[in-house]
Amino acid sequence: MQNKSLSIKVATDAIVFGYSPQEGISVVLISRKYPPFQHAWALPGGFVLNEESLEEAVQRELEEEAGIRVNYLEQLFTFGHPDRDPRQRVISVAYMGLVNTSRYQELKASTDAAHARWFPIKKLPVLAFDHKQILAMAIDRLRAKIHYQPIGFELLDKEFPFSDLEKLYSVLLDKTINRRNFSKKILSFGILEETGNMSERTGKGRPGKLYRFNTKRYRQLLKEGFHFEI
Amino acid sequence: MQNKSLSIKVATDAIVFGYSPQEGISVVLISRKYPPFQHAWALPGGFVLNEESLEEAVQRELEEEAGIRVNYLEQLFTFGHPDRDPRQRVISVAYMGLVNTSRYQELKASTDAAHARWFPIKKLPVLAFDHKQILAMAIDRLRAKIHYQPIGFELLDKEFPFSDLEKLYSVLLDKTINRRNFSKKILSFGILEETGNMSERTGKGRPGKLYRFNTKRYRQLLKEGFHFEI
DNA sequence: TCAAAAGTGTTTCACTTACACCCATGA
DNA sequence: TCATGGGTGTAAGTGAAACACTTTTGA
Repeated sequence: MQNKSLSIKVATDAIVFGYSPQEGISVVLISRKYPPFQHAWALPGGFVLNEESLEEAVQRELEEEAGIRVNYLEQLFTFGHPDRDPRQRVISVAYMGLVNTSRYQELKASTDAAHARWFPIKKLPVLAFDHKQILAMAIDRLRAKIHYQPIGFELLDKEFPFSDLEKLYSVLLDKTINRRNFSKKILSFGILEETGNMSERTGKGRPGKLYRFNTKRYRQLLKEGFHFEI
Repeated sequence: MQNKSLSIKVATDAIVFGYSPQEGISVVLISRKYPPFQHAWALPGGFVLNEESLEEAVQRELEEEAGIRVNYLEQLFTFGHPDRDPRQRVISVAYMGLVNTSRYQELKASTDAAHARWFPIKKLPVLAFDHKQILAMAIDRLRAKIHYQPIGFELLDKEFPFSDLEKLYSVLLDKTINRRNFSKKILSFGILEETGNMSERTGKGRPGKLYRFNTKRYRQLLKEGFHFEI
C-alpha cells in the first residue's frame, strides 16, 4: 500500500490578501516561469521540504517568490483531486494569509518587471491549475470570517481611522453599513483604543480619531468567554 | 526542490462520531496491528492511493477498517508536523464524519474480538501518534458547528423524538437547555416535519411526536439566504 | 392518583435597527 | 458659508430568555 502512494507530492499554496480603500481586496499572484501553465498567473507556493512544517513551507515560499512576510496565516483547505496537476499527483495544502498592503507597496508598484503582483479580486486574470477554485474558497472564508473573528485589523495600518474599518467591512460584505450602529458595536467590544492622534488632513471633511487594535485586551476577553460577532 | 520532497507520504485519518442518549458522543477507534504503536488505539486511516481522491481514501479506509459508511464527511485539518510519525515524514489530512450509531451497533458490541470499537469521548484510551490532538480538534469543530449548521441530525435516527435532539444539544454543549425556547427556535426554522408517528412507549411519561429532518426544505431555505443558528 | 415526560402561552428585557442632528475642517 | 466627512443621542421594533401551567401515558 505504501508503494502505491510513493509518487504523491505535497505542496502548499498561499492566498495572501491585502486591502486598500481604492482597490478594495487584492491578492498576491505570481507569473509562472516554467511549464506547465508557463507565463500564466498562479498562487505563490511550491513543494514542501522534508524538514519543514507546512506553515514554514508557506512562509518560505512567500519570502522567496514575493518577498512577503504575512502577519496572519491560517490553513484553508487541502486540495487533493487526482488530476489537479497535469504532471503528476500533487496534493496542495492551501493557506490564507493577511498583510497590511501599505508595507508592500513595491510589490504592487512593480507591475511589469517583477513576477509577483497584487491583483484586485474584482479584476483577476486566468489562473493556473485549480487556483481559481482555491482562491474562490479563500474569498468565501475571508468574507465569512470577518463576521466572527477580528481579522479585518490585520489588513489595516497599525493606526487607522474608524472610517477605514468601516469601508473595509462594506467592501468585504458588499453592502452599505450603518455608520452609527457599526461604530457603536465595535467600540462596545472594548478591543479598540484611541491612539490620541488624528488622521491626516486629506483636504476634505473633519479629521477622525485614529484607533489601534488592542491584541492583549482581545486575548483577555477571549479567556473570559467573549465572542466577536459583527 | 522536487527531490527533497520525494519522501513525504500522504495519509488520511478519520474521526467518526456517533451518538446515543446513554453514552453521549462516541468515536470510532481501531487497535493497531503493527508497529509503531502496535496494539495502541488510533484513528482509522491510512495512505492515499495514487488514483483516488482524499475523500475516497477516507471512505475506503473506513470501509476496510471498521465497515462503516458515513452519512456526513468534511475535511477537518491537515497535520504535517515533521516528526508526527516516527518512521518517516507523513502528512495526514483529517476528516470528520458523522453516523447514526444505531446502524452500527455491531461495531459497538464486538468489543473484544474486533479491532474497531466505539469509545465515548469521555472515556478515551491513550492514542497513537498525534491522534489525541487531532481528535481534540474534531470535537471542538463538532461543538462549534452544531451551532450554525444542522449536522446534529446526522447523528440521530431518521425519525426521532424532539427530546433526542434536545438531549444531543445539551450533551454536546455541556449545559442544560431550555426545552421551551429550544423547541420554539428549532421548529420556527421549518426544517423539521412531523412523521405522524409517536415514540415508543418507554414506560415512563407521555410519548412524543416523531420528527424527520427535511433536507429538501433546508436546501431550499439555504438558497433563500436562510442561516441556521442555535 | 401519582410520577414522569411532552407540549404550549405570555411577559420581560436586551439588543439591534433606524433615523437625525451637530461638529470640525478646507476651500 | 458651503461641502465633506466625523461623531453621537434616542425611539421603535424584534427576538431571546425566563417562567408556569396543561396534557398524556404507565404504574
